[in-house]
Amino acid sequence: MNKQEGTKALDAAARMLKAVAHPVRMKVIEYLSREKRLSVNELKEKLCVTQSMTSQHLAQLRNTGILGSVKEGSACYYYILNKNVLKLLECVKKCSCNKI
Amino acid sequence: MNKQEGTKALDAAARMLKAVAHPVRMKVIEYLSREKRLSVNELKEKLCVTQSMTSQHLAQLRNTGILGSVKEGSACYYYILNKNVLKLLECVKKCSCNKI
DNA sequence: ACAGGATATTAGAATATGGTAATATTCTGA
DNA sequence: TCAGAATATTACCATATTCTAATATCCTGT
Repeated sequence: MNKQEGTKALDAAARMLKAVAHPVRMKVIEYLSREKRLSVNELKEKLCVTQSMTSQHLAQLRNTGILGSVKEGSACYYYILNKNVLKLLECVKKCSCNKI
Repeated sequence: MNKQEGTKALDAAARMLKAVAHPVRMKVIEYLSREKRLSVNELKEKLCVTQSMTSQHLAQLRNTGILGSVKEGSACYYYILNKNVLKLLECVKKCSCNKI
């Protein structure tokens, strides 16, 4: 009946799930799990989406703390910051393969 | 450069993540992980949301194959159909607590 | 300083999502 | 059969998301 506590943690978890819940962003995480770090251009090529889309999805993942980035000259390299997301991805794969 | 295959699986995974990625729906799953099965009314009370919202969120979870339901008299009981989602939830909790 | 590459940002359209309120359906007990 | 509980569905609004297209910014080599 009453407003419950623990809402903060739940919201944070939901936000993280939402950030990951997109095919392109999932691909990004997959690529970065294999290659340590990749530039926007490299990712754009692998993902087959526009530069703008690539940049926007990457920004989203960075804003949630999932990815980090370093500039090196004119390029910007992204890498996985929150390693926990890898466990999550593994888990989702298992989950979505059987039964769903 | 070229359109890649394996898109189906990715999309399915993303759809599942999206279905889970909502505080109310996450709560539903949590409650159902503890209580085996609950009616819409029972869930509505625990969730502190309207009957309509409860029903709609439950429908979403059922449509993705995450929940199942049985009618018993005038009540409708929901339960977890795809047990894998529990692993997912556990994983998210861990992930979202540290660092994000 | 300037052209061009790499990235980011912005505006705007199309669609999806989350929510409320009202209504429909289905079942049960009197 | 009728009232009322339990659930589902619908219409509708507000906001969020995804994407495209255009533009801005920043860096490098000449």
